[in-house]
Amino acid sequence: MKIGELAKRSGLTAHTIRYYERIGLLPYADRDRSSRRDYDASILVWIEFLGRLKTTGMPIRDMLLYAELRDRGSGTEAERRALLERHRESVRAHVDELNACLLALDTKIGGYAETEQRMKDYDATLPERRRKPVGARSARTR
Amino acid sequence: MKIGELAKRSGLTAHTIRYYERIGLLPYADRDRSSRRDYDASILVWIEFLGRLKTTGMPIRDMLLYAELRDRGSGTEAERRALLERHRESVRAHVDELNACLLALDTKIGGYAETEQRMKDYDATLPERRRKPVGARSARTR
DNA sequence: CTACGTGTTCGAGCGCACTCTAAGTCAAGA
DNA sequence: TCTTGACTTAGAGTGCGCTCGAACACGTAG
Repeated sequence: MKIGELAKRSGLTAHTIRYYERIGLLPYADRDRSSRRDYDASILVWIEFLGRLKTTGMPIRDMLLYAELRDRGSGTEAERRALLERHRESVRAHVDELNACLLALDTKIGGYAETEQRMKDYDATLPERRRKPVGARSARTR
Repeated sequence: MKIGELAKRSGLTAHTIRYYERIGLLPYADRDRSSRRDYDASILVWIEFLGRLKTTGMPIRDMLLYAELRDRGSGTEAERRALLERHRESVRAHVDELNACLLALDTKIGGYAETEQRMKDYDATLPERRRKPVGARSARTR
């Protein structure tokens, strides 16, 4: 599989695939006689895994750490597992936070929903907004 | 309340507060005789609201849009509500996605957990990783 | 033979959201 | 009076994760 095909299948762009290889997120790919990358379908498994780490907010530097542990092979399983478990905890915490925000958002939206008559502008309970006075450079003489 | 105090109470830095004012996320604050910002406690309500939008992944440009609608006052409630509702949907979708990733992560971690004997290296099922051969600039003569 | 499409490398550029620096101002306490 | 420290401004710099451009190399179809 050439890079264009892999791009299509993985959802990454060819640019991004090369970038990932450059930084070490993807292994250095085999090249054909004319130096073109030729991929085995199994690379998709790894890319999908990286995608999940990315979706869940793991920074590239941590994915890199995981990739390096994997490169070192056996003897690093405990560390890899620990890394994943720490990440899982942070994702769970984030999901909790998002759910709390969703509740608050429901309340806020509920405020807008309340009888258009009785509550013309729910936001009026928040402070009045002012703009920067143009021209006048504040009270200072400068 | 001076900017230092607001920074402490809001969790933002004074730098960030000034930056938010500059871009229009925070209203232009009243200044005392010596041009220093003097805040009313009510600003905290707005900052907390912005914090929730930020936590849930809303880009600043959208918060700005909301802030501008609020500035325009009544007549914009429907649009503000719609903006929030669209955002709520995207947050819900993201939470679903995160939960799906959490399931996959559980499976992955479960793989590491499986009897250390039978599965020395679960990752061995993934493609072998290679490194870029140093020196040798591929087969090409250049 | 030539044109085209797809690939290659290196390195610069971008959008986002801050984060920090420099140089100056001011009020209050020793 | 002097010093300290919290503030002011405009503007430059940072870190992240891509994203793009330029110039060149192949292989195949017409």
